[in-house]
Amino acid sequence: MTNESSSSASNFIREAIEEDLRQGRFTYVRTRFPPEPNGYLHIGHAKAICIDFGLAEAFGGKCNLRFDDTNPVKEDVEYVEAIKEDIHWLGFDWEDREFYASDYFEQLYQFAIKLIKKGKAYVDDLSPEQIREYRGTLTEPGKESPYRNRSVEENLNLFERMRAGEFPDGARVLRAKIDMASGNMNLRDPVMYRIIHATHHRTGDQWCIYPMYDFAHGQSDSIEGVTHSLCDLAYEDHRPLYDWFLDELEIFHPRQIEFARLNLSYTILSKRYLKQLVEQGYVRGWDDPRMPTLRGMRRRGYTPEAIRRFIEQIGVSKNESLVDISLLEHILRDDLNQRVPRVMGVLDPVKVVITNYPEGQVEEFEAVNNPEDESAGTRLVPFSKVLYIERDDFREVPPPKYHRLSPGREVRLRYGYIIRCEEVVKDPQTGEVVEIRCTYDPETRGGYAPDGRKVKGTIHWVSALHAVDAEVRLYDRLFTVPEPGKPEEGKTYLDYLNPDSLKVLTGCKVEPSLLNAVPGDRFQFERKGYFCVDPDSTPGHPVFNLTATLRDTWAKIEGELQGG
RNA sequence: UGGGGCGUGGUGCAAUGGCAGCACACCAGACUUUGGAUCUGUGGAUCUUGGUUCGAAUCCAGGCGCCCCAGCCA
Repeated sequence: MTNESSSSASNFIREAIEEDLRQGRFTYVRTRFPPEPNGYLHIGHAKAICIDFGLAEAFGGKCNLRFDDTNPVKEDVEYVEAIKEDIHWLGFDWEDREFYASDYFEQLYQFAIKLIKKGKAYVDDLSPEQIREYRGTLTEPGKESPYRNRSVEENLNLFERMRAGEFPDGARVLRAKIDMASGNMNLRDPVMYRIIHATHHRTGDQWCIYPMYDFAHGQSDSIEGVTHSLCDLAYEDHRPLYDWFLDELEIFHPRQIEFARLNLSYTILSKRYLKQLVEQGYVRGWDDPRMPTLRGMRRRGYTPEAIRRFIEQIGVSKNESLVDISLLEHILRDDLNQRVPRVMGVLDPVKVVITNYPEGQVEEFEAVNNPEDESAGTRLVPFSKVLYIERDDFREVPPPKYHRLSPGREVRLRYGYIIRCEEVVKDPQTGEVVEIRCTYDPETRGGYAPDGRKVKGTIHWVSALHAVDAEVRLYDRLFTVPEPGKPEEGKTYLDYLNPDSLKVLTGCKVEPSLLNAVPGDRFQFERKGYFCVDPDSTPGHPVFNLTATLRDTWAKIEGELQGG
């Protein structure tokens, strides 16, 4: 269960590729991941990336990175850099195959000329509103534009002048002449080129006409010799259009195969919504650890391996599904459990004084760094008379089945001694426990009871004298319902934001070995969860992000006790 | 009679005419110096109707349900 066979799971796309190779439709495999540089990558993109790169590799082929940058007003270099960084972090490499649809603008233009000359494309003067009206509806056919039958010469002339910048935005478009009565809306004379007087992040002011995605994507794949163009289900009914362009242009014909995109419970994976969360301040940025963006997950402490294993596990199909986020969390924990060092950190400290422990004495106990990995070795943890333990690890009135510290009861300090609670000091005003006074049994060094007595509870602790102060940011799911993207009548996804998705804890006490931790370092705080050092950390004052809690069986028991 | 796609436990994915299986979740137990991890076990599914067949989740026909498409976005 720990090490799944890597990327060998079969799926319908893999079978289709095998079939293509067997039949000689293609003699090699080339895929591509085609993001538009207008936003940050999220876990949904990770699925596409793993499929595109993974399948190419599985067949000894390559995967190109191609930016589909056909809309200058929405795109920016900032996004291309971020996208490249995130793909590399995930563990994939496109080597020298970094392409841009904008690299093909001149060729695309020539393709358009060819279609005009074939009488398969025309310049339309209709306004955007008119084009919409002429398009018809889902159940009624559209009608042909009065400009549809212009001569080839006139179309050529007009299109050249569009390129030359003679017309304002929106004045004219170039359209494919296909079928205004088609049941497939994409075939009702789709727009191929529009006029946009805007500076493109790569081509500058070289162009004022830009190809539509539909006129760029298929041909870009063709130019690159892409054999298998894998994409979202949404493009299923665009395929006949791409086929039409490729066939009319008589160029290399890739095979497009569509699969369902990822939906994750308690999560939103829409660029538009994610952007809104950032811009309206619902989260602290694109890399907020609560975000499903790759940068957010990275900052949260996710490993790229866990994300890739998750994508393998969920499989590939055409079913529109909602994957339970607990699967992601399970795989994350499984990965972290194997590789991350253990450490002790007290999130909500309360003071414990060992009354019979010598004043000023310090001992060091050997602690195992990772019980799952012997090679991780051990470390020394200092112990002294005054300690901090978790406030929740003490109950003045212990509930049933509670086997931690309470008056008159014993508990084991992990790697330390067995202690007994003798006295509780409370704040006279608030009644809050301010100090727990205990005695220790000197015979139990290391936590072993030589008399064989059973001590059920083992709790973590930090020596007050040696503790490092830390900030800990606790995260919970951003949304309170499984499908925030499908709000009930009259609500929006924002109505389901979890008000408790972030809790900032200050004054946390962590063991001194954590003083040298650097941003990105991951740890398991024993009995609490996995944490990752945040870039906001300053020397001597680390900040930790909760990556994932440990399974908490006690919380479940207690919840059931309270629930009746 | 617009076009396209999809229906398998609660969730996701398998089974490619031959005993419906795996993972997560759930529930119960064992073990435990992390109430972690690990181990064992229980329950639960083929949208529906009819047909073909010795045999159907799979093939055929009809029905039902859900999703996508009317940007000069991608």
